[in-house]
Amino acid sequence: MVNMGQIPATRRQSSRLRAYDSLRRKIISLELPPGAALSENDLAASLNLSRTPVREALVLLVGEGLVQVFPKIGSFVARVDATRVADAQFLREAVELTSMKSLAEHPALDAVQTEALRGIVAAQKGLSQDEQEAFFHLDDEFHRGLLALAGHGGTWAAVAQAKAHLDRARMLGLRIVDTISELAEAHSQILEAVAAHHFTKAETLLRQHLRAVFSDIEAIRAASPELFVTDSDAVPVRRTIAVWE
Amino acid sequence: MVNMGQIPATRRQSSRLRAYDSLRRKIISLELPPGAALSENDLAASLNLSRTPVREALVLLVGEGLVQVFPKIGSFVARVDATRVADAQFLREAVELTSMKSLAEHPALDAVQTEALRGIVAAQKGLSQDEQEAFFHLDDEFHRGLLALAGHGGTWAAVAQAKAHLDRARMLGLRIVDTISELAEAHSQILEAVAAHHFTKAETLLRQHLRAVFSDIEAIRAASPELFVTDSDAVPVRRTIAVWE
DNA sequence: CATACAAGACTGGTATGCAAGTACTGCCGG
DNA sequence: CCGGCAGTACTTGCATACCAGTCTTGTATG
Repeated sequence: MVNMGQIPATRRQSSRLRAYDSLRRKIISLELPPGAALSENDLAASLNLSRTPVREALVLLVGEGLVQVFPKIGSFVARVDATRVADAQFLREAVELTSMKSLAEHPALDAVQTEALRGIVAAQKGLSQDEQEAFFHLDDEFHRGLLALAGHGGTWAAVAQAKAHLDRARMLGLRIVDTISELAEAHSQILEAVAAHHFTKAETLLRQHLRAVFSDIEAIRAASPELFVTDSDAVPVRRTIAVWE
Repeated sequence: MVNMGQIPATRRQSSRLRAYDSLRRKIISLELPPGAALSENDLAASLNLSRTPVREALVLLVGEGLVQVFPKIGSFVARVDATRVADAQFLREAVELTSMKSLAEHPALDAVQTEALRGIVAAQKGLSQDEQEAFFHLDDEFHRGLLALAGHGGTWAAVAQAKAHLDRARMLGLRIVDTISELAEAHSQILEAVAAHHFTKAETLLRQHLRAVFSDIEAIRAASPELFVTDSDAVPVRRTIAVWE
């Protein structure tokens, strides 16, 4: 396949990153559902790459628990593990709420960042119910921005990793239980509480917001327990066939 | 180099994991100091592997911020970044303290786990000051066990990642400021407070313990600011030569 | 017809080769 | 003696080839 030489390889982002981003997005959006087989060869072919960068992307995804690899058997999108989801919720809550607490102790709000957050909330309010992808993107931006406002933007990577598992669990519900407008309104209230230096109120609102998201997930699990596993990791999967072309 | 065929490759853990563990250990222990050049070829040769598994290990280490790769230039042990260290401290504190709080709400202590923690503390008390490596290993076990006791063992991976940066910063001081026996004693007190269901006290002690570790780091930074960077990542590094064989 | 077995089409793990780019080094000219 | 320039020895990124397993499937046999 020899480069199919176009753009100088240095300018465009690395193939590994392209593969990683592409795969991660598809996994979180459930475009690649839990249990789906991920053949390195097929992925490489569909991305017009060799196996090497695809493998490296898979290694990263294994690291964050979104993919499982069974040597000589296959690679699979990890099942949604209830334990992992709960741990993710715990971590996220701990970090985001503690960050909000710390804001109360050093209440020096950056005006630019605050205004940027207002912009994000405004954009969210303008979304319709079916623009889930855009909403989730802005949701990330909002929560990342909230951390950054408290000077803890560096923890976003860890939170984002947790959030990925939460989002994936939420997506299992055919439709998000909360409506987008409700979530945007919650964001708005949190932000305005922060801006008004009502940090205790903001913390309470943020806790409610995060818990509401989690209770969505628990509702989904109660309704469709078969979508979740609690042991995971011990059971490979028999690949199913079917699919015409 | 063709396998140099001995053990069936399936039985022993994957080469990638061996490379990852080896590298990570050497980086955290500063056996590979910040800024050290990591040639994929050299590493592969010294581990008796090909570049592939070494590369995959490096990709993982880049993911957790312990290694920086500059394409066509080289790979380097990441400098100790003060910002990242502070973020790591924040995350760790948030998770561990929140976990302790949650223990107070569901105070169902597992007797086996508690006893295991006692064993760890006892082992630590038996160490001499120069057995740092063993101490750090037991330290990991203790904090991981404390999380597990509260049912949040799954968050250990994230905490461990943060802890790696903290430990590396601490190691920069030629000698750990706190003595091992003091740290072991702190562990002991925390554990006994937990065992006695004095969770508020335990939380206070744990906070003091974690903060003490961090203030060690800040003392080191104050004494030797040149060991830290705050911007990082923009500056490649000129590799130095010298070294006979 | 059922079952056992063997061939083949997959899997991921590893080794290696090639391409593109950078940095050091030593020579050559002033 | 000093500066510039070319050569060379590195670097990582990616592609490819090979290996050792596993699972499927088709066939031959009882």
